Amino acid sequence: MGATKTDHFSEEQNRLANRMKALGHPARIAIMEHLISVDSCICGDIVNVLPLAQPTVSQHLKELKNAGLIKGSIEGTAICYCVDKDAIAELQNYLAKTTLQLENKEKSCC
Amino acid sequence: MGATKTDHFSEEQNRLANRMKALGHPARIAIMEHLISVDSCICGDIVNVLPLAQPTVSQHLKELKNAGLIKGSIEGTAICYCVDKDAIAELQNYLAKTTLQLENKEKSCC
DNA sequence: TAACTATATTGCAATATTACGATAAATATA
DNA sequence: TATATTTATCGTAATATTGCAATATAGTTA
Repeated sequence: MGATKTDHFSEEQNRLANRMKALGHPARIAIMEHLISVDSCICGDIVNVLPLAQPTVSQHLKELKNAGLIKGSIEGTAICYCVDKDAIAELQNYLAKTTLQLENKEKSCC
Repeated sequence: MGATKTDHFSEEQNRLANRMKALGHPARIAIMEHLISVDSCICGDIVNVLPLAQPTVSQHLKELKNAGLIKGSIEGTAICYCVDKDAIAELQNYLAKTTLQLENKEKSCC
């Protein structure tokens, strides 16, 4: 045991969970916020902004990339990272849909 | 090491990360979807709906509760669980804000 | 080419998560 | 009271995550 039972859930449920999980760490929230706050997406200062060692930051970036939340491309000596709008939009749409469903519910016992 | 460096991040970043993390598992996504799909929030059939053993489901429910995403109250012999609208709304607002910020960005190199 | 800069990978220790059987706790019903 | 029903907790094994030092890789510049 110990491994998530991925096969028992739908593809959408797994994709959503993966993206949520990627955002499920304060360092990765902070990375996203920094990438968004910088006007251009050319950034080589992510390490300096975070209270974590360079390998740790690199690992977090990798996870965000694997989850499809950010994209990266080589930009000379540095690497350019930026947020994938579509991925964020998908999450936002999902939650918006959920909020709507909750609004329409009549009974609520809690 | 192995423990998240919580103190180095803001309260909001930690709270958001906690909630995202709680949604970062397909079983918990499925639980939320089921709670929302049922009209009333009186439900004692969550275990039957999921492909997981009862203790596992109970544990997932506990995590959703700890993250503030669901509320539970005793309802006779069963327990009534339902989604906390405000918590979902907070996440949605955060992502909506993020999407807006991304829309307004001029430069985009990736 | 050599030194420098920026990012990635490896390897490892500490900790957290996932899953479930066994069992407990709490309430309802016969 | 005894039994059934529902949910929670305990204990434990398997696996994943977090963080960093050391090192590798790749591009740039002197």
